[in-house]
Amino acid sequence: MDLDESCIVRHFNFYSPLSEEDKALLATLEDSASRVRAGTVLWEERDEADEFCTLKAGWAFSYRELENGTRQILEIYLPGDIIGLREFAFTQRLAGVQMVEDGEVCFFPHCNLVNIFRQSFTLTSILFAVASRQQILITERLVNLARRNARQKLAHFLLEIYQRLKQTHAHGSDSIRLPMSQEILADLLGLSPVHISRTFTALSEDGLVIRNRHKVTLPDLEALTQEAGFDDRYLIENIRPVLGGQGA
Amino acid sequence: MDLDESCIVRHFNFYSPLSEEDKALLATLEDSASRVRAGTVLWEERDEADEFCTLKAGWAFSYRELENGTRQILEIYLPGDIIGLREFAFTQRLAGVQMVEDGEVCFFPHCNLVNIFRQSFTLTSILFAVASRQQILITERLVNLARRNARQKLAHFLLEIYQRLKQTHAHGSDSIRLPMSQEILADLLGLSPVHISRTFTALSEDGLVIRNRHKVTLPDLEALTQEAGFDDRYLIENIRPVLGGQGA
DNA sequence: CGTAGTATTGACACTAGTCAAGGCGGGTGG
DNA sequence: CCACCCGCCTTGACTAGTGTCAATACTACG
Repeated sequence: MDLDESCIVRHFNFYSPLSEEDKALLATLEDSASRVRAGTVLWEERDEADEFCTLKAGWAFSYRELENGTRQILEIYLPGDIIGLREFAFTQRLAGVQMVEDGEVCFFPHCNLVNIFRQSFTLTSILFAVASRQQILITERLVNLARRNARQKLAHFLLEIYQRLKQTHAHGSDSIRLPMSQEILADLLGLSPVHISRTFTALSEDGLVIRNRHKVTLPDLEALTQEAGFDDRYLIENIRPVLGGQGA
Repeated sequence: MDLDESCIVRHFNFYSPLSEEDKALLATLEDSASRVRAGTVLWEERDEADEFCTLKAGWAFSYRELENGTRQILEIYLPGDIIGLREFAFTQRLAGVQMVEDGEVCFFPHCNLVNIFRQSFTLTSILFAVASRQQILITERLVNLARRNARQKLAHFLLEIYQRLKQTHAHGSDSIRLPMSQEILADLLGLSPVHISRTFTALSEDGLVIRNRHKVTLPDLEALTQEAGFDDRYLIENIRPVLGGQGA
């Protein structure tokens, strides 16, 4: 396997340079990829939590279902992300996970990760950073949900995805592929699908986004950033160097 | 120092039984307590993040300030909580922290915690659990903010605090002391102070809460839980036994 | 070419926000 | 002990943003 081709290696490498051994260790997590179709539920709330999973291709999301029949989407996972860290210390799933589109995932048992982290302090500290980052993403989403109006919420989300894609999947243009339905966006942003549609239209009319099927172009990043109150500090992280000291 | 008196020991003990050495190790974190007055800012966003702090007495909260002048409160900390875990892997504060009321805090440098965790696998795994739990609390708050109306938000929050206080500060009654102003509640729940007042009044009129200054009584937990869609599973955790195996 | 899912648009309702005035309570100083 | 003041809370009137429902249009896929 070409180690540099592994999504998770590329992702971890973004945090801190990896030795060849670390890369090899990490890559073992992506051994047995399996294809999954759009809409597949990887697991549901309350399932036993004894595995993690890396996302090799396709987008996914975690969600909570409420008594009142609504659904709140918590996180969007992009290729290279580790799914299931939320329950690192728990025995039960606290949220379900579903595929947005067709993709590829690699399941591996909880103990694999623990073993890897026993062998490499570098990887351990990166895991901490990755888990922290997920918490930061959630926090920012919370602020977004609580304090911004529909227009800002949508703009903010588009910028977040744009930035995240740029970091790990180098793309030069100002366009992104956005494979999610407006219903998913609504469940993510705490709005109704109808209002997502209206808001998208409004942003288009103001020349802030151009939509073409699942391709979205952001022709004026500056203005959109301004409008959304978007500050990418929470994505461009300031990672503390390896926790204690020595490497593997 | 009587180890069982330490807030943080009591708190950690809730997760998993601690050996005397572990207790002694932990208690060193609460060495140098200092008194702080209501409203004191422990740190602000963007400050350097090289310390943690345990809350020995009094309530505190973390917050983000937005460009539009509003403030979103992220978490409420109760005595025994560790503050600053959010930035475990970062060098910069991502949220400010302020005291709700007079209290006592113990600062200790980042490296202290790392040293402790080098010495005890048990404590390490509990730290993971504590950090996970904070993420779970945030997640539940996100759902609360995004998907519930004012009445449910307030009811849900009251039940959360009631449950958290019960777990670590054994109290039998159905009353809690709620030292926060309605303005703080508003910033936490994403509502205006005016609407908090109205909602409180409505809940009172329906016999679901009884207010008396800063004392709040929940006379019908059953009905309130129902109304709020509150499910305490996220607080009553299912902690995975020590991560890898051996103790210290 | 038909069908099912997805997106758009309009009319209307409702929750929560804003602004502004008034009340209550606790602390301070006389 | 009383008077005053300052925060904080309450209440009312009005407004704005978003939800809901329903009808219609579009797109992809078989």
